[in-house]
Amino acid sequence: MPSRKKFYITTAIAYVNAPPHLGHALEFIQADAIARYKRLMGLDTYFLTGTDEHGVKIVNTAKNKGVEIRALVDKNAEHFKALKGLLELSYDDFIQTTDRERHWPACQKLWKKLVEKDDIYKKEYEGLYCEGCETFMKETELQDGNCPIHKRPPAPLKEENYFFRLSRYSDRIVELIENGTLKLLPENRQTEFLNVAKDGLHDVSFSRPRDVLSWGVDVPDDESQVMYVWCDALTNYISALGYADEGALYKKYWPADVHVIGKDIVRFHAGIWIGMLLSADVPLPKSILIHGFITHNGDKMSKTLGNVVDPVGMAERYGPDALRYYLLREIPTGRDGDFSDQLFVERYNSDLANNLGNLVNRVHTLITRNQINEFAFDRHFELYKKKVDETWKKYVEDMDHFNLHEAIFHIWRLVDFANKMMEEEKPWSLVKSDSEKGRAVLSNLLEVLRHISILISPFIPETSQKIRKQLGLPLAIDREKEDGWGVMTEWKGLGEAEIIFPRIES
RNA sequence: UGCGGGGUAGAGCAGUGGUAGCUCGUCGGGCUCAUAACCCGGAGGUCGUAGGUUCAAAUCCUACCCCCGCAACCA
Repeated sequence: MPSRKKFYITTAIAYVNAPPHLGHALEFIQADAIARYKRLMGLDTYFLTGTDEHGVKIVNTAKNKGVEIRALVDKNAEHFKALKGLLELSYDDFIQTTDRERHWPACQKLWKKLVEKDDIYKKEYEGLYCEGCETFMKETELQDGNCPIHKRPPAPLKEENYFFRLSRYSDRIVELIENGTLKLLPENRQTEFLNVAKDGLHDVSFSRPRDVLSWGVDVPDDESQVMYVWCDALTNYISALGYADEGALYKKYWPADVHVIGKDIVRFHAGIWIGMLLSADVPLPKSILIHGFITHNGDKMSKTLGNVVDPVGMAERYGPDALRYYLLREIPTGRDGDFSDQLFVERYNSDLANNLGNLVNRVHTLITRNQINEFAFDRHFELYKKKVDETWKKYVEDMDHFNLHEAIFHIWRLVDFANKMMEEEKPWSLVKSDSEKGRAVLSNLLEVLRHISILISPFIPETSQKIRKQLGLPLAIDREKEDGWGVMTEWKGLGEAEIIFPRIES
């Protein structure tokens, strides 16, 4: 038996200064759907997420709240860990940047590699520093001498920092993206990044003095400096795999097949991260999948407007799958999208309750009533099989291109088909006039539902399980065994009926 | 100025050369297995504007108009 092909997927690590918001949920859910799909297709899949727990902001928040930094970080990280259950995430590991066993040694090892390549140098930096932004600002960024975000004038500050010679790798990065070695998806994001990178990427500040940034990874061989975010946060993708001692996981899964990130951090990943890996002679990730931002009823979400959508509340109220379905179906992968309260209810009622939920229910009722307990699709199944095969074909094509919303669209055309066949064949009367044919029709519908339960499993896993339970199918999906028509020879009849998605009455 | 996205039925969107489609809403009909669900049909669009290429354009080319982003509470 040849070893299975591997697939390593990551999300960006979340900054624990604030609770999870809908954007996090979108990223986690998209990455999760891809991970589940790859597992379904038989790939040896590893899915990583985690939290970014260092930085001045965290120190300040802890100070303001009068709590220990450690306690604040742990508490906030718990909010993110809780999403695993709330959103049915299937990640294999959760890395925290304050992890001194796994993470710190990896960062320090990588740092030393960059030093060996003479890509780290010390430079005195003088500039205008905005405390709110925790960064130096260019004069051109200022509005009337003020920071445009914090509406305060930045203060002149002189600092000695280490810098990473990213400029040295600028051309290589452009070349690798242009020749397809590293893919940025969707393509328009790649064009956008290349436009910036072709002007040349600049060296980046890689450390801060310890008295400014105390809460972070120690710079090797210099107690006065602490790593700035880049060599700390980005390194999580390899530190979690055990880059420090290049252990089994690292050897098996690196390089990543896809980093799932938001459009705001493309430059850091396609630029800084790739530059670091090139410098350290570490293999490069194969692709970066970039999602957009979500508005709420057409407006930018903001705390001041008070219109932020709380993914935790949504998931608690409607279950993980209602939220997962909306985000995956309604927001095209790789693009911006809107969370509309009205559309959420519409999608839920129409797609989940009426089309899918009700279909399961009506098939279940008819099969129960007619006491069918073995498959009987010996006749009249070609039409059903053809539709299922067509759906799989389009599904695989869309999924392989990360067009998750399109794949879902095609599953629902199969759901429509089943509802239509039900109407055309009228099994409820057929069982009386031609019992054998009636049974065959119901068996075929059951078989379509079996396929649907597999097709939806990456997107709405809980629903997939509920349907399989009701249909009396094994809960674990063995795709090799279930790939095909009429293969469930051991089927012994239905499970108990259940309304999967009760309608939301407004 | 620049970069990117977008302008298609009342709303939200698919659709990159070959009879304009989906979801919701709406109107009419059917069915009665089902979660007032499901199925069929109708109404509703000169596909932002103006030119051009082509036997054929929402789709390719040119010009123009309008809307939204451009780094955020950092997805």
